[in-house]
Amino acid sequence: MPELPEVELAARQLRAGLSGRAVSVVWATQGPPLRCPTDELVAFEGQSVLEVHRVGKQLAITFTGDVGLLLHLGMSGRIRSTGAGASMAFPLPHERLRLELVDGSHVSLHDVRRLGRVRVVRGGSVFETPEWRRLGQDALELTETPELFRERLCRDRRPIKVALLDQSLVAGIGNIYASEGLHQAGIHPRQSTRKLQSGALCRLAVAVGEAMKATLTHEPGAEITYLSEHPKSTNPFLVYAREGQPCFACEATIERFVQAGRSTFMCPRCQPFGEESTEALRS
DNA sequence: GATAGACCAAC
DNA sequence: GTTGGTCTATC
Ligand SMILES: [Zn+2]
Repeated sequence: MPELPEVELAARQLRAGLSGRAVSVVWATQGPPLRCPTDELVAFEGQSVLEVHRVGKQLAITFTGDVGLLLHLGMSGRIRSTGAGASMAFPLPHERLRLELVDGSHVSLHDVRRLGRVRVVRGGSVFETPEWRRLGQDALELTETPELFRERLCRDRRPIKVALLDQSLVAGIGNIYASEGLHQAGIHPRQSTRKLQSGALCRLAVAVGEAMKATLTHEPGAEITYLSEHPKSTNPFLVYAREGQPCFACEATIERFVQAGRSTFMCPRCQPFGEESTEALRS
């Protein structure tokens, strides 16, 4: 369930299902997404959940007893929370991790592709781990601090789409919101980041932040529905996965190409290469 | 910088 | 062949 909005919803699910409760047993499948021996999971038994944190797509849960859990959903992870008594078959399909609580309820991580990451942190804060320290500013803050974003990116030599996906610059932008944000800001994805004007970068910061917030406020359920599981193959995006279809703003045909191994979608008319987004001011 | 592949499973 | 993630190696 990558990208920030989905992970934020996952964080809320974790808080709702875990906050203040005591753990009885922790179960996990051997191997990915678990990145440590299953034995280490006993560290949580008898401990209570303190807080659930999120920066970008990275989740961290702190417990009493100075233990923590780092959680990354990868490409296909999702959180399921089940109340007491409602227990069914176990384990459910693709269930990889389950925290059983003393009140009889449980919270699970399901991860079909096993590209997620789960790791126990002992003898130190989850916030001191490389996974956490590596992350840049959370993308939800972009709307309030576009200047910080500009400051962070303006010397980057990579194409802007590639820089957007770098979690150490801004944490939380994934393949969809990179394309969506660039379209909203009218910037060509192959544009060199450092050649972009300040105004263009700030516009982009706001566009990405707004797009994510819109998804969070419009998403009715507790979970995001993926494109592949949309009822009538309805696509809520402006350019993402719309290759060959007309741009909503100008009718030009949406193009697709690959950057850094990922699909990029853009409108050739709304997002021209060069042009005003990189031109220096004339004196 | 830009690839290509690795990790994974499913459509 | 594709997929909303990330890491490594290599030109
Ligand atoms: Zn257009």
